[in-house]
Amino acid sequence: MVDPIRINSLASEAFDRVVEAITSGTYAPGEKLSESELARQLGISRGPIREALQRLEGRLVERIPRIGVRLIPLDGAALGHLFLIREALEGLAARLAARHATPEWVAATAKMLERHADSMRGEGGKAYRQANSNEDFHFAVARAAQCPSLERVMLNEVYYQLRLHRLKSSTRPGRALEALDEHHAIFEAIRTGDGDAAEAKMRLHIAHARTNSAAQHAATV
Amino acid sequence: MVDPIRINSLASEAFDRVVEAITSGTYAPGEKLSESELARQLGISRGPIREALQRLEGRLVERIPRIGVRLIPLDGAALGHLFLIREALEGLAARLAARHATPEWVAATAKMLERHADSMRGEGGKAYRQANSNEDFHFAVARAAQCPSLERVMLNEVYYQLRLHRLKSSTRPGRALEALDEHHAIFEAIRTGDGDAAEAKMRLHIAHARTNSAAQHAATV
DNA sequence: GCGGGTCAATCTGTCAACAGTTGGCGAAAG
DNA sequence: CTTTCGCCAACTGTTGACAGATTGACCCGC
Repeated sequence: MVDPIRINSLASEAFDRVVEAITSGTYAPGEKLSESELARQLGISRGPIREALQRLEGRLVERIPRIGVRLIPLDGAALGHLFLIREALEGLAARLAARHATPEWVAATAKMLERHADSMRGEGGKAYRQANSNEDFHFAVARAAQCPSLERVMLNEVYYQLRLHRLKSSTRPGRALEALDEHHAIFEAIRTGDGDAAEAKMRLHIAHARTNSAAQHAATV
Repeated sequence: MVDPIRINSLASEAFDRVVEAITSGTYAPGEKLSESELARQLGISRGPIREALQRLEGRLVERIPRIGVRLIPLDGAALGHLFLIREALEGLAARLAARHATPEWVAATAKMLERHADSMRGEGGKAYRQANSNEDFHFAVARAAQCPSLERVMLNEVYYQLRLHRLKSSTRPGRALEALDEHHAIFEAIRTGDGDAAEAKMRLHIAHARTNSAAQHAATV
């Protein structure tokens, strides 16, 4: 059994790099990203760069004809909208997950929640951030829903912006622990196949996150 | 008051053409679209074509590295998922619309529904298809929600696939009239500011559409 | 000092060309 | 007659170059 050779096009590599750079805080909100400069920095031509930036259009980046591409400035209103959309989509995801979750998924996700608890104890319950989508509880739920379109929409339209938001907002002390508890509650509802409860708990969880985000945003602005 | 000069890049023009071609049934499901051939047909180079095709990736088209781009084959399962996502998103849109609809929107949309009724009487209640998003009731609701992200997600992730689906599925006789009635009911709930009712009616409306679509799909397969 | 015009540097949108890959056709081997 | 190998046309991914547009600086007249 051999794994197929992985082909990484320059465009997808550039995409990853650009996402990483943006969600690491390399650029300021509203700052212009130059295709030429990115191409020079990455040592490739502008074609793949254009492709990478285009995949982020409307999500992390906005494009103005003949002028260029600039980092999206996410204000309070847009942030609130993002959470509303999350509530609708992830509520659906939780409901579907309760119906379609497999025993393998349940086992793997239980372990993931344990890892999260461990890492929180290690850091004094301060940080609860997921580096990649594989270690994200919300994404695990989306995967369990077994609905590729939903996964895609959540990744494309929600996830990247959310990472950008998390970068700048420090979570309120104690919120991380609450979130983990809520994750456990959602997981339990999914495990027992209670779709209504799963959706309700997921919506509540995201509503909490929105409240915290709004308070935090109001404090800084 | 002057309109800004409209710049139409070749890429966006190509995008419109390709969408039009696909949603007109020019290609069979799963058929491969050649960049080179499209470029030749449109009389431009491959750059803008690539850009146009990328914007449709995962929506109307899927891309296989080093092989090319082919029209997405939407099966029954994917179609069902599409309607589930619509229910969640458009339900939210209806709720927000009830809260944020302006008198101008109410007036304009009332006229739009009248136009729809007229066009249906003209064709014996047979066809109820929207040529563009401006004449689509569902899109009007999304606009009234005053949430740009939601509009974008609906357009990108739902609308194009839905047009592709409508192309191949003939609506059951009488369904068009029912749909128009349901549109009126949703509109009324939005007009009176009843968010709960608006969401419920919108979800019911889309559930009806899903039922019809599933029955129609089962009949042909 | 200040508003308007000019100019150069830089960037985006587009194109044409190159390298490597894919898939099919035909010839050779079994 | 079937199977395998090698070749060829076409295509994708990528590059470098060109034309037009934009931005900011500089200069000039008032």
